[in-house]
Amino acid sequence: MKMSRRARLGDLERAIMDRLWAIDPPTPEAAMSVREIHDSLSQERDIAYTTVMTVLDRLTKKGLVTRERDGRAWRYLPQSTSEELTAHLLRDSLDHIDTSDRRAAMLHFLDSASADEIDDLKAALAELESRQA
Amino acid sequence: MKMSRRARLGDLERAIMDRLWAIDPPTPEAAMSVREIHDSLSQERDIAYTTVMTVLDRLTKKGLVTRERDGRAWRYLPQSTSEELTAHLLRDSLDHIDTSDRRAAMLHFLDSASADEIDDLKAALAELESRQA
DNA sequence: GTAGCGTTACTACGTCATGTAGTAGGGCAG
DNA sequence: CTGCCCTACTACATGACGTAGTAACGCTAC
Repeated sequence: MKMSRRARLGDLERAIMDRLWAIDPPTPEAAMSVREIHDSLSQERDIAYTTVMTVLDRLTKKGLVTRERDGRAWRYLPQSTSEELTAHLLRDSLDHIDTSDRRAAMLHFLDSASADEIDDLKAALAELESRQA
Repeated sequence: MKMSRRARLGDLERAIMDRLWAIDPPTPEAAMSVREIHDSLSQERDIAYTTVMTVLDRLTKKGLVTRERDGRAWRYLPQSTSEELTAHLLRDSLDHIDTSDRRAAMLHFLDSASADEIDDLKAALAELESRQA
């Protein structure tokens, strides 16, 4: 089952992924149980344990998280990094535009980008080139 | 009514926007009627006239198209360009990542980008800078 | 003037994604 | 053996989107 085309996340899904992405380092031993994730979310909002379970189940089916048994319980880890998902979203955003308009789209995007974002982009481009050299 | 945060489009919505974006130049005189859009879509797929109307109505409410009366009928024009929408999608994609991870995300994205895309990006960056100089 | 035809306005229904959560049942600790 | 914890399954609400029917109204051609 490969990563679905639609990697868009709802708010709760994202909140849960944020907990998983915060695991550092993301080794199997550090995988989080539903309870841990629920406890973490509970500090900020009122949410049922089973709701967290359901969403984690859906995230698993979408291929965004992996899980392993730990006794009766499951322990969850993110399947990919936050950066990879963002990269995917960027990719998807470009999938529908005509190549002839792509440059104009990028220029529009850059117009709306912050100086920091542009710096990051330049740095990433530079790194890409240095690796290819 | 400002542009909604979620500018994501469904397949039919996109097909209709494609018709409108194809209007060149997009002057009020060139605005398309529902019938014209329906005729165009009908060449490729079986679709009811009222379906096209409904979707155009929704696109109007979303602020993605504008319309003006022409007798009893409405004539539609895109509110913004395809490039602007794409730029918006790119923008949204970056809205949820930590700034500390943004550069890594961009690098991932560039890894998956085609040479053409990277060229367009560099060109856009160069243009941005030349304008600021 | 009247019968169509074209056009809109309104309503409606199916599906899918997502948020939300209850209940049943099984296994483990005490 | 009894309660607690965890899962599996089911369920329902909402919103977005695809899809389209029906009512109603005005213009046009006879």
